[in-house]
Amino acid sequence: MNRPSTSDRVLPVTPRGQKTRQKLLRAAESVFGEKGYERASIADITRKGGVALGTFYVYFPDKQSIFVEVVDELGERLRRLIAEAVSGLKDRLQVERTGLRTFFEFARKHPNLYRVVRQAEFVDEACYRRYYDRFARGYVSGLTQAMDAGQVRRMDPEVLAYCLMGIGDFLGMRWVMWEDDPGLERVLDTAMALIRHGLEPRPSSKPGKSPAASPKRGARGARNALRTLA
Amino acid sequence: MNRPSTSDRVLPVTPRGQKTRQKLLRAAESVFGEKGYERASIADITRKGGVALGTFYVYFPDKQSIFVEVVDELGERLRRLIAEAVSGLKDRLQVERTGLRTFFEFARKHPNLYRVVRQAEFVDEACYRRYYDRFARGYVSGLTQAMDAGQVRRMDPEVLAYCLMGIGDFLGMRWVMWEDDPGLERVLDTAMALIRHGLEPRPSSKPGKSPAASPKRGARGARNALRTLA
Amino acid sequence: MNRPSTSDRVLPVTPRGQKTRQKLLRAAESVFGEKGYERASIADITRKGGVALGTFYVYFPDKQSIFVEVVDELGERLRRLIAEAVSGLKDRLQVERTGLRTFFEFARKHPNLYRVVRQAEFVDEACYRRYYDRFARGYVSGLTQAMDAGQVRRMDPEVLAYCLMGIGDFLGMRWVMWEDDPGLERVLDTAMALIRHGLEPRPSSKPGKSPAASPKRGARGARNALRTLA
Amino acid sequence: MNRPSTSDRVLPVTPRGQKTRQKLLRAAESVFGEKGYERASIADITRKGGVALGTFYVYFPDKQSIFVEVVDELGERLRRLIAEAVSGLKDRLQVERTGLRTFFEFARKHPNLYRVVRQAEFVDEACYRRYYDRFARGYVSGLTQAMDAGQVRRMDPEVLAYCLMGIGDFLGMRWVMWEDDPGLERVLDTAMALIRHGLEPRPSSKPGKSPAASPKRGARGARNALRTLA
DNA sequence: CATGAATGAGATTTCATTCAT
DNA sequence: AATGAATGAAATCTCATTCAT
Repeated sequence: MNRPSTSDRVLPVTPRGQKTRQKLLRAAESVFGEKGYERASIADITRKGGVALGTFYVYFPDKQSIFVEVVDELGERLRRLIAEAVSGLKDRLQVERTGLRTFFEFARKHPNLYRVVRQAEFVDEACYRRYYDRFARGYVSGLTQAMDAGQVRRMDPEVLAYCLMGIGDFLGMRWVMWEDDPGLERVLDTAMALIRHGLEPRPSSKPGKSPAASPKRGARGARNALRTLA
Repeated sequence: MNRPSTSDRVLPVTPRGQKTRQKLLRAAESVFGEKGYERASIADITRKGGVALGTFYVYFPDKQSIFVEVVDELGERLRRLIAEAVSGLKDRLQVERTGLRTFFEFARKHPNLYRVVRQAEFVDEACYRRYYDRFARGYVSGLTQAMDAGQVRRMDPEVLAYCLMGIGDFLGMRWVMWEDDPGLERVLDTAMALIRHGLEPRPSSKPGKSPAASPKRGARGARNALRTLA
Repeated sequence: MNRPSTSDRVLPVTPRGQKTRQKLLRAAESVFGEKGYERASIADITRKGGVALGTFYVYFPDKQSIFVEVVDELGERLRRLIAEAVSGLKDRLQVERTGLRTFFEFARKHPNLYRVVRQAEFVDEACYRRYYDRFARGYVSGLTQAMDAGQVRRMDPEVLAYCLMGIGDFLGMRWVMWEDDPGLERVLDTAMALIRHGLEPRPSSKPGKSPAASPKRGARGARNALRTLA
Repeated sequence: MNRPSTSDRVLPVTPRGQKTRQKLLRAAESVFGEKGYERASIADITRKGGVALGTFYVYFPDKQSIFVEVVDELGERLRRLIAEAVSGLKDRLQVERTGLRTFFEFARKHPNLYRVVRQAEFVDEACYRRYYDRFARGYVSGLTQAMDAGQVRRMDPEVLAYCLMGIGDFLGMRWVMWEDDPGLERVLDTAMALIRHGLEPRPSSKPGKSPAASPKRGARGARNALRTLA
């Protein structure tokens, strides 16, 4: 049932056919986002793409295939974008904040991102998992490094990754789709307030390298109690 | 496109009919969860419900209506369940942990919860918003109270609510649907480690640039309670 | 791929639905015969049957199913008709002649018989085989009895059955479909001249009783030569 | 709907093009045989032929044309093959046996023969009739000569030809396609036993009721020859 | 209330054929 | 001559909904 994702496929380089193929992918992304997978018809896609109905089947074997390709592609673009945006950053909190911001901005530019990806669950579960798995994989490895570097408190990195992804996902959804925009940076501030303290290696104390940390406050005993109990 | 939600509608009270109505709602929940809204047919629902096809239209005007009702009902049940579970709890961290646990358990018992709700976006957007809005509303008011009580650091409560909902949502999704179960309490431990420090009223230190970061208020007693219990 | 044939299925006795079902079967028989399986559309069938397009799918899961049912039914009717026609006859030659005549008359009344059955090969091979197998089975057992009774010379009864079926088939095809009709009885005369001598228990002369031909006659050398050469 | 058959058309003589043309004809024969006319696509044919889709239309105006050509060609090859095989034979029974054997062997080598020809009925009826007419024409003239020579009893030669063709057709179908092969010569033995006595000039005996039965003509010598040789 | 036969609009998919290169 | 991208007509099949009983 699964098809190889876009990234696993060798793309032909003929610019000729690719133009139409790209037109269809763009059209599909938009139509799937607007109407949802099931309500989107092939005719909608070809109409929006400006080609004839039959042309669709020159490039894709069926509706599911183009959907999967759209999702895989969106995921890839988003991951690459975030990776580039955070590539030079040393501080994990900066990575988080920049990553969130990049994600939000991408989601705003591609208002269908959410709407498309969410549907994958019912169209091709493998594709759906792939989307989040790949995201999570990168997240986990980044967090693990940060933990090793003492920038982030030790916890199960996979669970943590899902927590942070969940924050980004829900916040993004709210910010992008529900239109009373409180301003990107203000949203980021609040989210980062939560994340910063949640992640800081020693909830209170020890500046070290960690820039966001240097808590320096007392209440050591209490903190230890917390550690023990929580 | 939107229809009034179930709660706004006058429900017939005949007990006889209610039995059939309930059968249909149960069947619909299950069928929608398994096949998705579009692929689920009225015939599937009536078959599973053990009634004749035509009977469906005695109780519901159309397919969308029953879907909306299912979603509204699920949301209501879940909210009530969580509300009851946390009702006696004074400590916000306990509320968070218990809420999460209740949610996870509900999601595991109703494996279709996610699958059904996620689709609402394309079936009836109002219903979809309603689901999260109501959830968020309760969350926001709880958090606000906790902030007022000095149990939680001051931040934009709505943004915070979405962050916490996102954590629950993603973690639940991962825990419920992706089957390598690391154990509920262990997952909760990690999540709570993040949340606890993220929420604790006396942020460790050093606001830096982040504007939303410096509550600086007292409420030590509350904090100590937090430390002790969470 | 194969479906159970009509004869193997329990037919509901509701006269209600059956009327429509029969209408569709009749229409299908005629349309398949006229246009061929592939060129016949469901719309053609329902139009001829006087029902709406969708009604087709209330009674048949797909096009192939109704085709198979038409073929099975035709075969059954034909076999029953021939069986009745020859059922009192003692003499095998009379059985052959009567069988042929019955077949020709049936084929003329159902001009689509040939055209429908021939296509079965490409639509559902099992159905195709079934058609001829069942026919052959009856033929073989009749011939074997006649051989036991000394009415027919001993030969491989199955091969013989196919020879005789072939005669009927081709002759019927020619007589029914290619329109220069030389008269049924005249055609039968010629066919029977071939068959009679081909079947008669003692190839040359002398009726007598001699059942399975215990060849007792002279000219052994010649016969042996025949056997060897022919 | 009918098109002129290949034999009536002027064939281009470019040797270059002929190679491609032949490739297409071979591919078409095989594809038509495997999938049937309607299910076989031009793309199937060109793929199997190893040429581009558009090339098809350089050599054939449409799908029907190549089909008709394939059928005509098959018929021609088969007729020529049989004609050659029986060309030296004087004895009609030997002709029959050899003809049958040649046909069976051809059918086995070209397993698509039957499948292709049978479809002609719905693709181009003229082509279908042509196939059998030409076959029958040769058969009739051969039988007439044999009757004139006293080798075969007098009967309506056309009806007789169809009887014999039917025997060959059905037996061939059974032998070629239904795989429990009893051995070619054994099948021929039985068929020839039927045919030999059916054809022998001096019908053995017993006029009885059958009207067409009493030729009573001489030609003893011939009969003896038959007996001896066949 | 309950039923289920009947409907027909609409969706996906196939493919013979054209045509610019 | 050869190519293959593009076309759009047509076919199969699904299913929400209606309605007479």
